[in-house]
Amino acid sequence: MTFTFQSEDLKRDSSKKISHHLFPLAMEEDVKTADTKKAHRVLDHEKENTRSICLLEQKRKVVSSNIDVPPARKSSEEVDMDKVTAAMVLTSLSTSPLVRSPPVRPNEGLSGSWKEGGCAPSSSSSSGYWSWSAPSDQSNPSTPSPPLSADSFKPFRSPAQPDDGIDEAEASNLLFDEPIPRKRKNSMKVMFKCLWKNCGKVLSTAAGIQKHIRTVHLGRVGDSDYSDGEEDFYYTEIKLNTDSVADGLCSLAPASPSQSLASPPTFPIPDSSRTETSCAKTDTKLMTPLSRSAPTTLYLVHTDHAYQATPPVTIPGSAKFTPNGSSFSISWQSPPVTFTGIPVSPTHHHPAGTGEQRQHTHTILSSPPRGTVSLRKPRGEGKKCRKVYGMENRDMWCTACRWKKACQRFID
DNA sequence: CCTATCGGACC
DNA sequence: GGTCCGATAGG
Repeated sequence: MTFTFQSEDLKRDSSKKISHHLFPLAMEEDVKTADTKKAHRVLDHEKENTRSICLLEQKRKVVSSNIDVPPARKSSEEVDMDKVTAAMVLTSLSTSPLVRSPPVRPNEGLSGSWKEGGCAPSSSSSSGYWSWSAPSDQSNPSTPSPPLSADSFKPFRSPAQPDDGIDEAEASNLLFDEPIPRKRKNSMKVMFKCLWKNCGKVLSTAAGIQKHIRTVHLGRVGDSDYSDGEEDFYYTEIKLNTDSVADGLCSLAPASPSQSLASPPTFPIPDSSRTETSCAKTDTKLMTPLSRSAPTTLYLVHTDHAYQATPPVTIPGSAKFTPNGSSFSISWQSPPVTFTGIPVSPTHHHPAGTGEQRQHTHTILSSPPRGTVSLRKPRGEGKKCRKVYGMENRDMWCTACRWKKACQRFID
């Protein structure tokens, strides 16, 4: 549910860019009242989670234009590794005093109104996510607090503690994929944290951490200088400035070549044990391309779009489309087989063969203008799926209605 | 190509 | 406030 909520925030903020200095708790209610259209969507999405997640992905792409979180990161091993490392980073950071009484900034609500996020990220009031970036402040004396436009664009979060691992990772991507490319300070301090179980050693140099892992964990005492790259697997970088954890997570995603991290020059190892395994997967998918293109002779109804793609109830003329027993009396004129509503190409009528001369036929009859005004067809006055079924039964709508197209079930 | 979504014009 | 065109994205 938080996803839905958040996606709505994303959408609304990106589109309208209104400054909200509201409490994060009150936001959901605010969304529902202020934006009724979106509120309907909220209701919809609350019914189906998967769609909301997909929608979230989409919204995120809209908002953040060019940062792509590569789906390649989702290989099975790496997901596990991400979880593990993220959890370790989290725990190690949480031991440090992160919510250490942040000063209540006077213009906290007003500061980030322009798409940068309403709440100041260093404030502890917002959510657990902000606490991730909080310890960077205390560890970096140079910039105690980001002065203005604390870049992370995520003004409101549900106050619930993030408890799901996958959701958390996803949300953190959401949180940070926008601000990451924006602010890069030079005064970052990169640390390297050992990810070995129960270790958590943090060193300041990559060589140091590698050596530590080699000697301590991998047990390579003799050739302590030789590195086959396996150590890389066991440590991560921690940026000790503003967005430490984001970088930590980012560095964990092995596909991303650590864009601006001051990556230590120790990674040219051709070790293929970790990242390349997922990428080098070549699935042999033998598919004949003639799957569905075979044009059989009889197409009954061929509208210019296939919006009527098998609704749950095909012809509702008399039958049972009342889910709850409430009686509707819709006026259904004709079965949709003939379908002459739209003045498109007249070739629908001829069942005769040789459809190849259609461009000869519809020279004049087809809808002309194309360059001028829209020339819509007269809108149907009858009840549409939306009215008949209502928003709550949206999955009973015809496909066209679901897609905001001309209704195919209750044609006028 | 197709399916699906959505902004926004139109009523 | 509903309908639905047109643009658009992803497969």
